[in-house]
Amino acid sequence: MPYRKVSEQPRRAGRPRDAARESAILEAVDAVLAERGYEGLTYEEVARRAGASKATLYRRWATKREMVVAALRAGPARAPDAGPVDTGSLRGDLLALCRRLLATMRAADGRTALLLLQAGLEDPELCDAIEEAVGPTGSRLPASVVDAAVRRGELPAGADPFPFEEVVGSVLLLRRLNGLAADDDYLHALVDTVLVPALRATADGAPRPPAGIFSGHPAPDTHPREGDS
Amino acid sequence: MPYRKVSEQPRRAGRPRDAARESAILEAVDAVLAERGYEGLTYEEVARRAGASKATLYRRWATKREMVVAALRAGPARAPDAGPVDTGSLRGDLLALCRRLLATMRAADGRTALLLLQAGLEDPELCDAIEEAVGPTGSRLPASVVDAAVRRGELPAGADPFPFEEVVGSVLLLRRLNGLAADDDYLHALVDTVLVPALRATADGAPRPPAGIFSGHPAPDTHPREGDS
DNA sequence: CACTTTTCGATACGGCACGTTTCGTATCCT
DNA sequence: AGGATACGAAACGTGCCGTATCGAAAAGTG
Repeated sequence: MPYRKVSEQPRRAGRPRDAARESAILEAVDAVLAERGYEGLTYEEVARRAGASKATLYRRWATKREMVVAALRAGPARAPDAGPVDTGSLRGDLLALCRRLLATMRAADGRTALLLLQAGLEDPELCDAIEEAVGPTGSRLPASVVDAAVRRGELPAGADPFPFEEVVGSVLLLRRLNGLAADDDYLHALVDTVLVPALRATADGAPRPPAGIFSGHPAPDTHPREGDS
Repeated sequence: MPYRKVSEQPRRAGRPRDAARESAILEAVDAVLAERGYEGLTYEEVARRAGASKATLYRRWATKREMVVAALRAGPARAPDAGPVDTGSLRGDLLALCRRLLATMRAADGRTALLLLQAGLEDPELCDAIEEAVGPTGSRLPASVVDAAVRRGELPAGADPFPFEEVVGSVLLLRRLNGLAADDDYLHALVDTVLVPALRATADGAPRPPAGIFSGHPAPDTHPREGDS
């Protein structure tokens, strides 16, 4: 197989790969991904935009998936994943987390977020690769936030992050997918009328298995590959 | 344009359309839709399964969208939309509504629900057509349920259905899309730790504009059609 | 500096799947 | 009967895939 990872170091003689080509291609992948989606992405189109030859692409990545994963890994879609959140109030923290998640989705934008679903859904491997490449979806509720809220008396001890983790990612993603606005007013409503009351009530509920938006496929056979006949 | 709606009655001469062909085709559309999704649906494949000629399809529907909409309209995907819900408790009502919504998604199954997003997202017209064809998404919280709960003292007067309408549809749909289970345990957790507490807290929050999952595109230009260059 | 190795863009090929149209035949209405 | 329409089969063009080949360029190697 003529495809070698770029990072391999055996230092063969000959003309080295052009890093500029590589990044140009990956940028093109992001662009095409954004407007055509995963299914609609073709080697042909990527090569066209990058001003590169298809051979150059195939020399690097044997499959579309590899190429896309590489682009996601290198692309601007990385989660900001800034430091811990502590605004002094639970409301503030939750708002900040929501905003951060929105920013992540926006960064992974051009509907890359959509791609996550559209493609990952059909292709568990790609799904995992995406999650690994793009980082955690950011829909987790950090323990530090819960702890701080408990310390302040805003939450009962043993509060369960389930409502946050389960709701926020889904709602914001779906909202984004449908082109519905998720402005500050909306976030406030979500935090005040859903998240905070729900979190307050979780002390007695049994803890739920948290589930990422993209990870955690429990039913491996839920993802059919090819049809019957 | 040689395409005429089947229902037109002007009684033209010539061989009439074969209703059996029609339903066979629409069934095939449903099937293909279920396993290949909207993007993956082709005239070719539908014709193959229906044992029909592609010309026969084209004679009826000029575009894929028309065909799909026809299939949805005729298909078994209609929402059950049973009568009003009244189980005697708010919890019970909410659970019942969730189950009903799940049933709708399952009825429109084979990931037809997915199709709703995957395609509707890119195509507002299709989106509207779907919503019109398949009926309301069922993620509304009937006023009767709220009223009953208020009467029982389970909710404060003026409770806002926002948490339910905004959360349930998104969460269940996304869960379904990702192949994550939404069993009864899960629904109980959702109802008890999210919905009920959130609904209880909505008396003072300003009412939010309700938004269906599929309808209500506020930004018409959020839906790009063709590329640039 | 010559020589080798590898990359690069361009281009071409066979193959396949699809969309769309054409054609001969079958079927039904008037 | 005659005209009009529906039907299935097949043809045509297009776009993409995956691969291969070419000449030129760019680096290391002796």
